[in-house]
Amino acid sequence: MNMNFPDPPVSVLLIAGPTASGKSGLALALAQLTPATLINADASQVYKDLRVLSARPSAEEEAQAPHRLFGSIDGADSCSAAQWATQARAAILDSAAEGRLPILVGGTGLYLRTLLNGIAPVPEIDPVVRADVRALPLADAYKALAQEDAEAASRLSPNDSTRICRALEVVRSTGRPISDWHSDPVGGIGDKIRLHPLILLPPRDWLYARCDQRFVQMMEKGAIEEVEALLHRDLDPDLPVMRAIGVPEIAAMLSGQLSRDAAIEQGQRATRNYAKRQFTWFRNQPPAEWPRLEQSLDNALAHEFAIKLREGALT
RNA sequence: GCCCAGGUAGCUCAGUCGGUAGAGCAGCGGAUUGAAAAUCCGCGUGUCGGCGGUUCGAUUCCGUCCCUGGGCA
Repeated sequence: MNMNFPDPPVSVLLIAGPTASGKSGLALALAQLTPATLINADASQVYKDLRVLSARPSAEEEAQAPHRLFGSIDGADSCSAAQWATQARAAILDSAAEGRLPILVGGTGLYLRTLLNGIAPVPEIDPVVRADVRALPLADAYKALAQEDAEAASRLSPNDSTRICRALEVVRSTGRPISDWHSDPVGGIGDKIRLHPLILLPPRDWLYARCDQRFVQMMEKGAIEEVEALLHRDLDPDLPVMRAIGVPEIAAMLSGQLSRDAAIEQGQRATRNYAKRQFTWFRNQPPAEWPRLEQSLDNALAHEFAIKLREGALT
């Protein structure tokens, strides 16, 4: 998995932060100043089916600079942190080879961590094992995990369905407990590039107001049609696209279970809850020395910061 | 005007056979190693509508007033 990252290392810009914090506006402002490629680091924006609802850049915005990993995966498939990181490495190298500044922009902390620090080299899980594990009622899965990987079971909450299933499928599929795997992450490029990170942590009130406003705009600008089309595909409801914020809410509205107002209210709330979780991640997980911008980012400020970032990234 | 039913946490409500109260959601803090827009953990003092009365003690019982629904006129 060792792609050839050149020496001297290429500069990579990273703009991370919660949803609706103005990341892509800043990235686009920067792309006006210098040749750049925008590389998506947002889990839901990778799916083709959701443009409006995942707040992906519009076609006009995409025309302003090359975009990579936006809408590149079909909703019938599911992405993963490792898969995304592999594609992101390639996109960074491509961009650098073209003489463009790679700009990672997104809010999925796990994806970014995987790209920079690497991840445990767990092989593909046997699909049969995976299906079996996920079909188990949670309590049974937890009991099984206590049998097969006591260490993991004791570490996890009995309610933590995602991690219980993951731990169980890993022991069953590889014969090794997940904590063994976790001891040696591989594939990280953090030490092979010259990273210029910026974390956006705007005031909470400002961010929430933008989340609320944006969800209404999505409803008016095609999110409903988007979900309608998605529902026609009749996909597995557990797929990531089907669980993206707004999809369950709008689906419930379309089936008459929710009024439009209720769907908006619940969609807005889910967005705010998500933004808060991202806030917690980006406030605490990245290295302390990464700069954090704790201001609301209007257009003028975005331009100003684009200039600063350009200077920082090119020197 | 009369008759019901209500008025308890930001919201929706539960409860106290009289010893000053607790859930869900919201909000806040935290975690996060291959579906992460996922998943999980922690945080609950509020004139229990106002004023009187009974009582050692009232949010709880009684009276009265105010407010909100619904019904009758």
